[in-house]
Amino acid sequence: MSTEPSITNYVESLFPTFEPGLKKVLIESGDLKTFDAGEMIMQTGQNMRSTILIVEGLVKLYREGDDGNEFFMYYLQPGNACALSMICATRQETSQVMAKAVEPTKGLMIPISLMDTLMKEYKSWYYFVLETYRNRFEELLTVIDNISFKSMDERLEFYLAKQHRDLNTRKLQITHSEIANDLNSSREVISRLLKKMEQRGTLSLHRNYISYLK
Amino acid sequence: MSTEPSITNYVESLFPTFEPGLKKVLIESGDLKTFDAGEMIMQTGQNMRSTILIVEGLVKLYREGDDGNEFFMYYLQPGNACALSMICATRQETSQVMAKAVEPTKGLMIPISLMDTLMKEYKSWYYFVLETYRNRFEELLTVIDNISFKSMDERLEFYLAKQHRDLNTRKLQITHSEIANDLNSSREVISRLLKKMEQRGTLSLHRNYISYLK
DNA sequence: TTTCCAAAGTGACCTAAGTCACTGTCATTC
DNA sequence: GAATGACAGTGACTTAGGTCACTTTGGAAA
Repeated sequence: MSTEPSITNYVESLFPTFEPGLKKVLIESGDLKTFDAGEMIMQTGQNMRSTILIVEGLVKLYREGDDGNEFFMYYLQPGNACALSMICATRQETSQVMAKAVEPTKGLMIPISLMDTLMKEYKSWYYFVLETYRNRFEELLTVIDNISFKSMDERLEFYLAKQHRDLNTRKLQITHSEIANDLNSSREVISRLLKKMEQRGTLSLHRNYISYLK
Repeated sequence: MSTEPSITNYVESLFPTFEPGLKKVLIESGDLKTFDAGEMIMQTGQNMRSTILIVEGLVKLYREGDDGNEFFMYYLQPGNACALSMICATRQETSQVMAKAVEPTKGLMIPISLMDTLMKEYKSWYYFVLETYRNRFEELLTVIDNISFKSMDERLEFYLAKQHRDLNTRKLQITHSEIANDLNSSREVISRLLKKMEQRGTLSLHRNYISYLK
């Protein structure tokens, strides 16, 4: 087993554009926290006390409906920050979404008490924060476009393409009912649509995984 | 006709929590711009050169589908800033949404060149920006909740309640087809649902307006 | 090998909501 | 006052997609 990367390694490799002083502060004050696969990182109603920079693993952000439905929004990957944790932390508000580690994940926890100074002192931090917001905002806009303007089959195609892109693999290890959950649909519908896509040659279906061909 | 409020009036009354220095900068560097009812303030693909603080009127933000459908997101009112104009302006990116004045509207245009210094110098500005983001983010989350978890009649109720709340009147001057547009539905469906709501006593229907009773 | 269970396939059915094709009804202007 | 056009009401029909009630299948555990 190889040596664990240190906080310094993570900061240097994932946030190369940060000013040296900023990196130094993050390294000194950040706290590395580990999450198991399946562990909740943020829950509706929870009060955040730190901003999280993801340095390893994969985090799934989703909205939870009144009846417990999940609705997938986007993934966070190493190098990303949780926009919501930034807002909630800064404003001392509670979170409105759920964040779950889908793989073993490590996050660099930045205490909220630092936010003010970081924002003021380091231009690269302030740009990073704005960039984070912008990206997530646009991600949400895309989500809205999809659910309001597109039909299920289009949304499914988009979803699979996104999985392919985000997880960087053609072998999508996901069950039909997980997809149905993410899209807030039902398994049967997804199965039927997937079959059609298979007939069209977009993918091939297997037990427990889908080969995305397009 | 009464005297036009000056930029100073607007800033003092709408942004009382801003630091004196910040107010001064805004007053000196901000440019008051007038928009007619129906005029576009921001369009998909447009490159923003300023951030906008709304000081008078009402602005409707909506998403446009490929086929030209509109999908209502939220209103901006005096005292609000356009979160998107902030992001787009700062990052020199193009906007992804449409903003249209629904009433004669005035906006204080803040050149993007100021953003960096404002952010750095004035804590109240940086809080204001974050607050703006957070609010709009949550507004989008609510939109997502509605379209993904709710049926048309629930969405319609929510829409009317929001109109009532945002526009602060029980007399909603809006046609059925405008509502249909905003919700990306069709007039007939909205008419039918409205009729049901009338039967339930939630509202009463009239030509060109709806009395919201609840 | 058998057993067991999660994952997936499938037909029948239901329902919300979109579409079509009208009719009716105010309000303005000519 | 007739005509026009925007707004609204309504029935008939279509369709995507959700639901139900099964069956089938593959792989892991026993």
